[in-house]
Amino acid sequence: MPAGSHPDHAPLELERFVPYQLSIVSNTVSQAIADDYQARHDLGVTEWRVMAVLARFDGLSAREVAERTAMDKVAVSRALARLVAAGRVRRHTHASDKRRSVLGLTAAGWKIHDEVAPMARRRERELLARLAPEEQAWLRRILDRLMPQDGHES
Amino acid sequence: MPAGSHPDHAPLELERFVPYQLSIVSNTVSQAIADDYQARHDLGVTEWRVMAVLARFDGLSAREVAERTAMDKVAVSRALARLVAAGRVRRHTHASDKRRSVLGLTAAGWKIHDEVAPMARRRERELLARLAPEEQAWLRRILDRLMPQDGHES
DNA sequence: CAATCATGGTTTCAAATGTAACCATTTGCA
DNA sequence: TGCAAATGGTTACATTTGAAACCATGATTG
Repeated sequence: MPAGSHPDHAPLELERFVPYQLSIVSNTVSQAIADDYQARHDLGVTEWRVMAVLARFDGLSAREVAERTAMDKVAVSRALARLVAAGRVRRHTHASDKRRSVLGLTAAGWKIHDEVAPMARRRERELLARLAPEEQAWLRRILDRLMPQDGHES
Repeated sequence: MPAGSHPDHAPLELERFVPYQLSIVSNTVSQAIADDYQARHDLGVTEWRVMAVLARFDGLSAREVAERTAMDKVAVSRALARLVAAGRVRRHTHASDKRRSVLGLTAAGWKIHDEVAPMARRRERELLARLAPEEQAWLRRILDRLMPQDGHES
């Protein structure tokens, strides 16, 4: 009987357990990306996500940002507070619905975006470069299938 | 020019950005698993990871647990404090090195392990069931390659 | 065999995060 | 209309998490 084995209990082999592997890989790469801009621009992961989505969709409301980033209302609210305070996001009130905000990047916001986006892409390439081209294609396909179709909040 | 596009700025498409996809998928599945035991056993994700690794390797020290779970010292220390208090993990001091602890599951710990492990496996199967058999094989292979080989702490 | 350095582990304090309660506004509808 | 319910967003509080300082023990080296 091999050392450390418990035949009656069927213990989980963490390092081959897919959810665990996903968590490790995800955290490792996210951390690497965050390290690139965190210190340099005083920008948190949540803030960067908000900026990224505003770069693509100008004029969104906070709720719509939450949907597209898979973050919750509160997290978005906090990220926006910091971004607006830092002059990176402009926020004004919707003309015909005073509850909604209308959001967009400022010039300063775009400047940061245009520095961070290429770094993020480079990290993605580095990750994928560890795989054979065939594997890269499969990974993209698999992730597309595993992604929840719709970020519906309860 | 299509609405919301910014040709000069090459904004990131978050939902096709691999690190982002990994983060979403990982969080979704981890949360689903955690929901299974969190309420039922008052057990956090970090605590479960510690238990899982002690199930496989009896007699580890806290440091070794940290290595194998990819958690840091502090997180492990806290998880152990709760587990020991709950009578799920037994801890005594190493005979020839009074700094080290020698850890293992108690009978109560094994009981919980033997309930939780199958649930975790079932969730993993559910996740994989969303993929074609071919895709499942590729995913496993890809994750094996992307996993950091060694959890070396600085 | 002291002084220093390294190691295992815990504690402390600050920052991040989640949950629920909370305003203000808008919508639905009697 | 006018009142209840729903929606967008923020605030307040509790819990979690992380970083650095810390304590005890053990290893190293003059």
